[in-house]
Amino acid sequence: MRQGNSEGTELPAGRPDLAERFAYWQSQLFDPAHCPVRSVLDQVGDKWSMLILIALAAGPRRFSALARLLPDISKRMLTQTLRGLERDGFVEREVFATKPPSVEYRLSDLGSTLLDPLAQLVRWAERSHPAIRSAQTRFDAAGG
Amino acid sequence: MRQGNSEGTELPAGRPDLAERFAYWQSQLFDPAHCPVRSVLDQVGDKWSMLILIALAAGPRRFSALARLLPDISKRMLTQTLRGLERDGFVEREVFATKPPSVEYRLSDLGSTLLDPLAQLVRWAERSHPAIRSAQTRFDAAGG
DNA sequence: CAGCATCCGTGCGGATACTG
DNA sequence: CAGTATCCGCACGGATGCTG
Repeated sequence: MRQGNSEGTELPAGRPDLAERFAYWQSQLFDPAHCPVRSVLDQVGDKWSMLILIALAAGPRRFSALARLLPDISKRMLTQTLRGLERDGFVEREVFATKPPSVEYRLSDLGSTLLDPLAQLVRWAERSHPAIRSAQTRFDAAGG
Repeated sequence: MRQGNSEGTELPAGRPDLAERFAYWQSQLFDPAHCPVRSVLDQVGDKWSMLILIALAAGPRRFSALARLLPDISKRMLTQTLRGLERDGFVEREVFATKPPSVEYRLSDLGSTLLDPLAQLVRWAERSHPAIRSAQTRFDAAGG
């Protein structure tokens, strides 16, 4: 079926595989159980998840260490986001019964597998950043 | 510097390149001008941008066609998201002076370059979905 | 130290009605 | 057809204070 479209009015233009996936998600009414863009990206796409995962890419970190790494995060959001990442199985939480207690967070095996596609996206973002900025400038100047 | 850490307490565990980028962003206080996670991912990470980009991966679509492809999007959000994507230079908007007028949206060259890293992320999400679900079930069962 | 509880403002995004 | 305008609920997320 790949490369086997029979006629030219409909269009395998840019990324046929993504288009086929999209058609499937649509047939499932974008039910998060079948649409990864809805189920996964919504969670990881929040304000802090990606930055925390990247912060943990260098190795395990304690709660307060993470708080220092993210200068402008509140304890509330750090806790909440870590809980979400733990629930999804991306990070593991280990409590040390010291006094006062300390808690260490580390990437799980599953979480580590996210680093590769995430790094690709980050590299794309860095490469594209100049083009995006100039596009924004042009758009705003045109009175968009 | 790669692989050249001198001692064992600090740790190039998972993804050193991401960790190095993170240190740079941090030194810039995560200013969106230097941190792509903040500047780019925040925009594309909203509720509809990724789905619209994927919908356009199959080829140009008119406004109402897009609205049909995304069953539960409002005209308001479709317009607003398309404007954002156009402002960033990811999609191009062409108006045909028919009566009534029709407007076509297509991926720009820049927008097309996003499809590859995006497809990687989607494939990861699909692969990981079962593991995520079971992790969530375990977490919730444990009384998290 | 590592949270949890509470209060609260803002903005994202939905619903509806109107226009060129 | 392809929007714009307006209203509004609600969830995300920040600030502060308290606890084991």
